[in-house]
Formats: sequence, structure tokens, C-alpha cells
Amino acid sequence: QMSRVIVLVDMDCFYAQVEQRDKPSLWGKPVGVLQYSANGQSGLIAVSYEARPFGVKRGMTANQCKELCPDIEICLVPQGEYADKADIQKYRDASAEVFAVLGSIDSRIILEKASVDEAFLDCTAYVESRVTKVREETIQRLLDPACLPTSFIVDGKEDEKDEDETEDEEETVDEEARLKRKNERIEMIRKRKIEEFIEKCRFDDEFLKIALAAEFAERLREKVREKTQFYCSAGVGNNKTMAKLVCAAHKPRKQSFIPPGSEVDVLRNTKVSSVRGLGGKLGRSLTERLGINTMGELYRTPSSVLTATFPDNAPWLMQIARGEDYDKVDSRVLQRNLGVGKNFPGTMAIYTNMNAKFWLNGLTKELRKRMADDKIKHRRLAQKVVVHVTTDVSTSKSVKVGATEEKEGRLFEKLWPVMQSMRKGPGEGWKPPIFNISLSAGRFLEGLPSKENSIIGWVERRTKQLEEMEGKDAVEKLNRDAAAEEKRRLEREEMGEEEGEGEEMEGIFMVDNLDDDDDDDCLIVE
DNA sequence: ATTATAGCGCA
DNA sequence: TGCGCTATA
Ligand SMILES: Nc1ncnc2c1ncn2[C@H]1C[C@H](O)[C@@H](COP(=O)(O)OP(=O)(O)OP(=O)(O)O)O1
Ligand SMILES: [Mg+2]
Ligand SMILES: [Mg+2]
Repeated sequence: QMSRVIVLVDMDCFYAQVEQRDKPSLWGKPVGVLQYSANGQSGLIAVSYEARPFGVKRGMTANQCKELCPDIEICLVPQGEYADKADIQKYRDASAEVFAVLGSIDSRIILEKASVDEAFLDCTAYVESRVTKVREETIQRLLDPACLPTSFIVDGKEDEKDEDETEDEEETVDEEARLKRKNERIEMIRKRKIEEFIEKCRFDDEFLKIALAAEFAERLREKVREKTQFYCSAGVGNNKTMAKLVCAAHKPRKQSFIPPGSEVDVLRNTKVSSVRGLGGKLGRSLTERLGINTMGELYRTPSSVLTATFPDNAPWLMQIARGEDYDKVDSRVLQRNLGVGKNFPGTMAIYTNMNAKFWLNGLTKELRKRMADDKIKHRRLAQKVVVHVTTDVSTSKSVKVGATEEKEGRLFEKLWPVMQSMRKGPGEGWKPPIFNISLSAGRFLEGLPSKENSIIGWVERRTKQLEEMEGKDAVEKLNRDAAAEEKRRLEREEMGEEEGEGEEMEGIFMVDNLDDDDDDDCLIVE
């Protein structure tokens, strides 16, 4: 089949950049983002590039990283409102800003949200439409050094000759000058390789399509930077696996692409564990059972051996080793489910009925807030909530269905019995002890009942105004304010009795009236 | 390390 | 469809 052109965009030290933007004095400084949990368990979940040369790594405690990098600035992940837990909403909001840019460029591009900070883009249709343009003009444009200013070719021949540091013959006293000359040489090699690549584009459309996607990615990244202040990196390849792999080759603030046909060379010395899908048990068992450490070794393993050892995975493994991957870019920017959860490790485990109820209650409130946000923002309602309880040995899980629509206010009453059904022990105690509770809402039904439309309509009009006047941040806040109001409405409903439709409508009318008060952002006037 | 998501195979 | 399990950020 026709070859595809895939781009993977991944934000650089994403949460750290969010904190740097929040507090601009942190730009250019070593920054770590620390996730607390009052358990005393806490670790870094993001580390700025300035801190990485010190050896600071994700997972380290504040003390550990202070030892390696005394000047590191530690930022804390916000805490939840209802439960003593981390709340990463601010990073989701920042992610939404980035995706607004990614989705606004060209309607022919298929966009898949792969995580809070990365996206796959299928640019095939877009580049196909540009391959047909006058070739010489395109080539001249691409040859301009300003066209691919942060691009690197990755062909698997990197450590052949002068590419890496061949130490200077002469003894230099001036460390700075030495470094400068080294960088100049790296930049020279970079430019030469790009030129070689572009020259191939004259007669080879496969090369040209990659180059056009790289040009596109340069512009896209610049636009992300303009609109959000965040830097990112990108990888370009013929499939998701290669795009993702090559993105990591040059980071931060850079992008990389593979000359068509060099995939196997790029993979040759790649550790299996760094390939998407092989970072876990499968990759480990490749090493343990067949002694395979690199993708080159996997490539050379006879298919009979692979089939005998991994019958289910052998076909996929052989494709991936050849640099082939037929996984499609799935046009999807919204999450399929949303959840909250908390660990209770070791001695923090939950042993009592009361404690179980306490945490389920807090987590339910956090979930309900998320559901209210999602409802306003995406106009959809979760049809299913899953309660997951991890105990001693077996991780038990149970689900709960039921039209959650409009019943969010009674969520806890619904979930508590589900949770109790997982209790084995009688009386006050809870057996077996619980090490994790997580809740997740999903199976969304698109669209809202028409009775919802008043508040939605208000948000829509207000969104337009704010976008013009104040930008994306204000819009995110507006959505949350509206969700908060929605939540309060549900709480009133929960409190009490039948609760008149009148009061409800009144709240919304008041909101409606606010429309003309153009300087008032507040939704609630009670 | 902790807290999120997504997707697969099986019954 | 529910559940356990795997993989990833
Ligand atoms: N294991 C984890 N647990 C919790 N949060 C995580 C974990 N891994 C990553 N995150 C969060 C914080 C990261 O800033 C964000 C994006 O992850 P990721 O892209 O892997 O790293 P990064 O963006 O911090 O650095 P890089 O520049 O290497 O991409 O997701
Ligand atoms: Mg990243
Ligand atoms: Mg990432």
C-alpha cells in the first residue's frame, strides 16, 4: 500500500515547562515538578533539561535531587479539592491549549492524542497535495537553511566517523572555545546531511514527502511555541513507531527524521526496551528467553524461533524489527474515559469500613468535578463508572452501570454499595486491606439532553467573547467556573428533596442576564 | 516513585 | 460486556 507520513510531537519536560510559564523567572533554571501524596510518598514527575546534566531523574525524591543539584527549583503538583491527592488538571488544561494549536493547522491532517503531552499526526494527505508542486521551486525552498533550522537526519550511521567527538589533537586551554568549535562542527554535519537528503528529493518522492512533513513540523512547532510559549520536539517517519523512536533522538527543541530505507539501520543498535510496545514484559522476555537485546538482534532472529517462543506476537515483532508498523493514526483528541485514583501503600493500607467510605467519598467528589468539567467542555455524559479496588493479592475490580446522566449528584450512593460488594471481611474491619482505589467514568454518550442547553449556550457565547479579549487561559477558567456551578446545582439536588425546576431555571436566568454585564466573569449570583 | 489513560484477550 | 492484565506518560 501507499506509504504514509507520520509526525509525532512530544512536549519537552512538559509539566516543568508549565511551571516555568507560570513563573517566568524559572525559565532557563533547573526545575523539578514534585508530586506529593500525604502518604509521605513523593517523587519528581518532570525534570527540566537544565537539571538533567546533574543526573536528576523522574522518580527521585526532593532530597535525592537536591543532593545532585542543590539549586534546583521544586514546584509542587496542586492538591485535590476534596481528597488528599495530587490533581493534574492544570497540566491537562495546558495540554488542551497545545492541542488547540495542533488541530487548527490543516483539516487534512489526522490528529491523535497519544498522551497529555504528545500527539501523532498523519500528514499523508497533506504532503501528497504538495508533492505535485513544481519540484525545483520546492527543492530550492527546502535547501534554505532557515527552512529546517532545528532538523536532524537520523540514519543509524551516526557514530561512523567524524560524527561524534573525535577529540581535538591540540591541547586547548580554553574550554569555552573548544566547546564552541565542537558545536560548529556538529552544526556543519547537520547541514550537510540535510542538503544530501534534499538533493535526493529531486527524484525520489518518498524522500520529498518526509522533507515536506519535516518542513510542516518546523512550522507547527513554531506555532505551538508562539501560541503557548511551550517548546516541543518532533519525529517524522513512515509509521508511528519510527516517528516516536526518532523523536527521542534529538531533544529538546529539535526534530528528527529518517531517510526512507534507513529504518533497519536506525533500529540496529536500538535497545528493544526503547521501542514502543516493548518497554515491558514482552521486551524483557525477549531478552530473558532468547537473549535478544537490540532490534538488530531481533531482526536477525529466524522467524521459526520467534514463532515458537512468542506465537501471538511473532508477526508483529518481525514487522517492527523491519521498521514496519501498520497501526493507524486514530482521529481522536478527546479521552475515552476519565478517572481519579489513589495508592495506599504499605502501612497506609485501608483496614476499616470507615476509612474505605471516607476515601471513596473524597475520590467520588473529585470524579464528579471532572465529570462536570467534561460535560460542559465536551457536551457528553458518562454512561458508566468503574470502581477499582486493589487488594493484597488479586486486584479486584467491579463495575457499575446505569444512566449516570443527571444522577451525578447521587454518585456516592451508587458507588458505595459497589465497593462494599468487594469486601470479604465482616464487621467494622475491611478485609482484605486496600492498597489502591480508583474510579473511572467512561462510555460517553455524545450530546446533552435539551434541558441542559441554557447553561451550555451561555458558556458558548461567553467563550467567544473571552477568546477575543483574553485568550485560552480565560476560556479554560470559564469552563471550570461553569462546571463548578453545575456541580453546585447537583449538590443542591443531592441535598434535597425534589428541588424545584424553578430554582434551577432561576440560576440560569441570572446567568443569562449576566451576559450584558460584560465585565463580569462570575457565573454565580446567589 | 504516584496518578493517569488506552487497548487487548478471554469468558 | 465485564474483568484482568499490559503498556505508556
Ligand atoms: N510515570 C509518570 N507518572 C506520572 N506522570 C508522568 C509520568 N511520566 C510522565 N509524566 C508526566 C510528566 C511529564 O512532564 C509528562 C510528559 O511525559 P514525557 O513526555 O515522558 O516526559 P517529559 O515531557 O517530562 O520530558 P521529555 O522532554 O523527555 O519528553 O507526563
Ligand atoms: Mg514530553
Ligand atoms: Mg510524552
